[in-house]
Amino acid sequence: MTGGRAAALSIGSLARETGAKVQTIRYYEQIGLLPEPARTAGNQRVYGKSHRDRLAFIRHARELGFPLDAIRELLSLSDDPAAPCATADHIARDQLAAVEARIRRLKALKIELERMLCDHARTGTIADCRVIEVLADHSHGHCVVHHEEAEAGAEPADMAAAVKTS
Amino acid sequence: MTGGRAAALSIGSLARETGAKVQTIRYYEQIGLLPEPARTAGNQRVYGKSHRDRLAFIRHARELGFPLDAIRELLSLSDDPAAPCATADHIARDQLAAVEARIRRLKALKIELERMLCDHARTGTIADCRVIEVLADHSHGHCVVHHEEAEAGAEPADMAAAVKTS
DNA sequence: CTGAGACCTACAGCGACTGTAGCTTCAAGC
DNA sequence: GCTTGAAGCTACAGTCGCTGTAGGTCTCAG
Repeated sequence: MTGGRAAALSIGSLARETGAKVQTIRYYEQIGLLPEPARTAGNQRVYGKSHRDRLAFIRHARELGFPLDAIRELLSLSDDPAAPCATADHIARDQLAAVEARIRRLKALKIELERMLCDHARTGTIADCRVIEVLADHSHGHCVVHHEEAEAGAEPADMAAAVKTS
Repeated sequence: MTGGRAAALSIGSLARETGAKVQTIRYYEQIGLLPEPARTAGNQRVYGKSHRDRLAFIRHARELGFPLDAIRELLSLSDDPAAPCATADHIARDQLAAVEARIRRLKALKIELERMLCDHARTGTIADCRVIEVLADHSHGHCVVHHEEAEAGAEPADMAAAVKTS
């Protein structure tokens, strides 16, 4: 209804419409998340409205942090309108729990980092640098961080925070 | 002073003492983060106190979320006690900023997920499932998530939250 | 008809490990 | 001295979700 032209999209237009990259779309096709589209005589992909909807679903779920396996399951659920809703609910709840666990963990990290930096004289040398000192202290009885993670099975994926030090 | 025996550790004991896995230690050596240790006649690695301290430093920094490149730099700084402290300070501040950005982002995700789940009747079918509905709604003008991330250059690494749906 | 740009396949790389296969070495018990 | 099982060795593949590259093909405007 909204915007009525009969969609026949190249991969590039689909990318522009959904915000996904061209390679990402091909990747989703490769791993079976998007069905193989029709091709032109010259072997180029042609997408329709259903592809666009499905890709938009995937991208939205990715933005919410759902892993591709969970999205795969959500997609197969959404294809079956008579299925009970409990499974989708469960997946979303798991995702919420994972997000909450990660927030808890990152907050503990933040406190540690702040403590490390709080009373830090920026004019000193490494010899009395609190940052280095705290890190080198391998007794670290004060360390909040890695004690509370066992409970929830938090993954070390929390760590990959791209700090660039030009 | 604390615990006085002359440390000559196998890779396994070093792993036990630092909490790193054996493969991880070999990996750190491979990428040049740990120096190559001496070997026994039978080609097995023998570590000393300096290795243990360095590895403890690395593990502690990893627990705080520093990427290996930053740790590499912190290590080279800590080897030079006369160097100015400002660089280490800068690295730690960057890491803190990255952690804070990730917390902000995850909180936005949490709000979205909660909204998705809030008034959800668990007895329904997919046809009226709010989870699927929200995800499928690709107009999603209400979506807080991906608007505030451009500013801080937040990476999609935020996403990798291992939700297992047995 | 030509040239630029979009498209194609296939594969390598990221970060930080983790796991596997197929071997050798070591320490303890008999 | 011999056996046995754990621990060590190297080398490489796999994880997750893409992203980038090389080297070619197609399409469409001028």
